[in-house]
Amino acid sequence: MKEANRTLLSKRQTLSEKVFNELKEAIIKGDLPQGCKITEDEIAKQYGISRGPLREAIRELEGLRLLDRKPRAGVRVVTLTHTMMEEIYTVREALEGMSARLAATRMSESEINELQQLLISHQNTIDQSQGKEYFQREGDLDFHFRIAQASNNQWLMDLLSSELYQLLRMCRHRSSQTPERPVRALQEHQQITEAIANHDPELAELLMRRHISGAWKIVKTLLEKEEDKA
Amino acid sequence: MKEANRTLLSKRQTLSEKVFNELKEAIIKGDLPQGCKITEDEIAKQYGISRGPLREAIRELEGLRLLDRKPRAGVRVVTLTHTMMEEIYTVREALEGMSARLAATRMSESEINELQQLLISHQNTIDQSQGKEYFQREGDLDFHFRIAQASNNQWLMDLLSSELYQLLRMCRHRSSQTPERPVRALQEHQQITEAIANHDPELAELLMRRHISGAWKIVKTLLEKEEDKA
DNA sequence: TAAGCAAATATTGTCAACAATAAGAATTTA
DNA sequence: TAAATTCTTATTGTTGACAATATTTGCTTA
Repeated sequence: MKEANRTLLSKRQTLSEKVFNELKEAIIKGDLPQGCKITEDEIAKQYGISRGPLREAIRELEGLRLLDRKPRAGVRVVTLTHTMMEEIYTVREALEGMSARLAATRMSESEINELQQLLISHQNTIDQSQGKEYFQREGDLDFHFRIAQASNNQWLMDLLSSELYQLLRMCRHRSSQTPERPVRALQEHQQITEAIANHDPELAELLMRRHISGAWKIVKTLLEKEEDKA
Repeated sequence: MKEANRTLLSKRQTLSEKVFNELKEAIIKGDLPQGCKITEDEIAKQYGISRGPLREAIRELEGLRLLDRKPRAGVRVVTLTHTMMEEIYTVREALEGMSARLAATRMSESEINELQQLLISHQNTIDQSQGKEYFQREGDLDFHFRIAQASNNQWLMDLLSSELYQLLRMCRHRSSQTPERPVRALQEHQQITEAIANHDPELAELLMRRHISGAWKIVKTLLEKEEDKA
């Protein structure tokens, strides 16, 4: 087949994939607020497609736990309750701890070098952009993502990056952080990296777990403040 | 609405749910062998439904990682490779370790008692039914499942019971176990239970992790033998 | 006025047909 | 004979209509 009409074939992506991605973004960014009801007809029209592909996309989003199907009440955008966040951080602690352990065993010298470079660039970001939380947050996730990759375990990577991290990003669009946290977090990232560089799996795991349970304590108090206001 | 024609309403279950469950069983039991191509038309006719609901079921099964969608080659039943099993056991070690830790913190005396009863009944099963591996295996999973429940963490439970355990069952339909393993496994279950009964989270986690990585070593050698044969 | 019922409406579940694409077979050409 | 090319067939993607089911609205009656 000729490579002609490639303009139309920009639908290498299937419709349901496309709407899957767009819905995912919309949910994470909060354009579709938490608890919001999903009405198939409405969304389908909005994206200019029929309900078939949309329903498949919805099924996938359910799999990622971004949508929630109640027995006889249709589907809604998931609501991040306090207990749910706690559960997520607990699972995250277990998975990322293991992730760090594996990374310490497997990472090559050059990969470790890249990781250290990353931390330096984060250092710079903090020095320069006191207030720009956004970048610091993405930076934080970036670090964790690289460790997950370095674990070289497809399952770990998938669980973390396609399920947990999305929900974390979603949560972050709501609550703001304390200003001194980034500095502290960076220090901890450095410690973890050092343990990995020394190929010390036990320590890497231990530090990562502390890092995450520490992060949860902070998020927790922030959430509690918000809950008090409401 | 009257509770009349309940005969027809036995479809409280939707078609796609039904075919989802049936397909799941078929995959786990091996009726649909690993790597087997799924042709929508074929399966749809087989179950007497149209392709719409089936496609949704397929999307869900993908989410559970029982089906695998290759870019432009349709979907196939997942193939449990050696490395995939290793990855699963690693994730399992992390999650169940955490699970045991939480259980040690949270389990009530009466729940602990039930757990101990369960072990006694497993003891009896082993004494009586030397060769009946099947029950011993289901018993094993049963133990792990209860710990997951006791963690009281919905996410942990879901990840373990609706994703990992299914794949384990699927794997077990292939490889047979060494005869002395059940006895050893039961001993380890007893140790774990003891740590939980003493509300010792650290120890419970440690023992559970050993238990699982030990199990992996055995499965691993079994898989290697099989691979040699082939 | 509140509780219960009935009709009207909205929403989800299901189907069958059509369109687009990929896989396979048959044919030609070097 | 092997590589390339077209034609054919299978398979997946998409749609709009219909059926089954919930939800709401407005009415009746106590």
